[in-house]
Amino acid sequence: MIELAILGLLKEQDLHGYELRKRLGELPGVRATVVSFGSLYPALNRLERAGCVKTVEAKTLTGRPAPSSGSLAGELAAFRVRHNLPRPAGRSKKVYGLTPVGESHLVELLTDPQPSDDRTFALKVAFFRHLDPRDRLALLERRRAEIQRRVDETEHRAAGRDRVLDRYVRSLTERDAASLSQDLAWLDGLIASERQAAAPPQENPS
Amino acid sequence: MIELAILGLLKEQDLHGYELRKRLGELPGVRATVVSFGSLYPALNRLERAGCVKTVEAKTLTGRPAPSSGSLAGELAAFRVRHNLPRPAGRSKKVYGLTPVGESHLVELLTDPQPSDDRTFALKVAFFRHLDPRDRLALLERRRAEIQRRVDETEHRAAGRDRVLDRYVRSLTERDAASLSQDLAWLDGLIASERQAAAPPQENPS
DNA sequence: GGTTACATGTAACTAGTTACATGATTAG
DNA sequence: CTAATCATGTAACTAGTTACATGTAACC
Repeated sequence: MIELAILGLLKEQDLHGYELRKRLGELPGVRATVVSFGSLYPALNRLERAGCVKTVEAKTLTGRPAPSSGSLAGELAAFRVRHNLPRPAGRSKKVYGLTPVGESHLVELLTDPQPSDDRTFALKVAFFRHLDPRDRLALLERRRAEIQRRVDETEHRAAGRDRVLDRYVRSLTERDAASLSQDLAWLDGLIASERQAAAPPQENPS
Repeated sequence: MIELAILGLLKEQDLHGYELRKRLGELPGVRATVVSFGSLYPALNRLERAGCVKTVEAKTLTGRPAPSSGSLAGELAAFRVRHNLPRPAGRSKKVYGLTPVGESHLVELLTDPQPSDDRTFALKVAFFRHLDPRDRLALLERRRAEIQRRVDETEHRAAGRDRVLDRYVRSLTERDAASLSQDLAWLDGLIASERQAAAPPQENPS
């Protein structure tokens, strides 16, 4: 999960750990995607040892490091520089970038055929632009089959039901079914638009 | 999570580990609630040491143990007994039951005010019948506030958005919002019916 | 000059998983 | 007699968490 998140975010832009975490928190993934620093920093070190990421620069905080993250830090630092204020060799900010190994690992993670959990799936979709339409379609269809399997399972259970269900369990079951069918509809929408994109140079072949 | 599941299921009926797992898998909890034996059995032993559950009987498989779980095992075992077939001291099936300590621990877990994750929340609702309407209402309202907080957060992010969003991230965000508002509506339904149940002896107090 | 936000990291812990080991019972 | 299912358990691993430790920079 966390490695996919890191690689996917770095693919777009070089970032340091702290900023990475902030971006991750902004990604919409079925209910909250933030991770703790206690898992983020070790993951970055792991990925560096594995050759997937490398330190691009280890600037002090005054070096205009993170490209406009919406915070004002960069602007204020620039002001400081223009006025020749002291830059007291601050603690370094480690900015990471994706290596070629990291790029191919990202694609591996994104195209890995085994079913992802909800969070990982949401992350994969968030990084869809790094995949070609064929792979996007494959992932969406695997997901659709998985969700459909859950629906069938629930229906099968409902059919073989002998005893009366508790009112609250019934309510949960209905909510589950509603959420599942909403998800199915969402997937169908994405699949349809992917199909359109995957087969665009089709003239009418009559 | 797993301890709540065990206590909640045992509250209704004495069960052994294997059957417990099957029942757990039948509970509707936001996407799949099955647990592995590798976490179930140690959890049962933990709960036994803590005095929350105790072994009710350690029958061999032929003793008509689990009360009609939908399987045919019981019937066939009974047939065996009627015909005086050998009962070769089989490996024991440990049937667990809830102790008073376990009952009060279950209530503690169910009324614990700190926000539950999705799975745990679903489990709590599944065991709602063991709670009085006041506690049910409290849990539902805390949950509603939590979901509303997520909605607000998303909207706040959308408002302060300066750069254009990726098409797929946008789609994820919309799906998230749809799922959140569906959940909110579901909660409102439950809350309304709980309110009605909590204040029934109200004559028109004009 | 103190509080808040930025920034990186480690150690201990949590809550589960998979893979393995073992054996009984049922069904064909 | 053999395969599938029932049944209980352990050991090693996974993927995260919280709490702690440390220090810088910005804000008022």
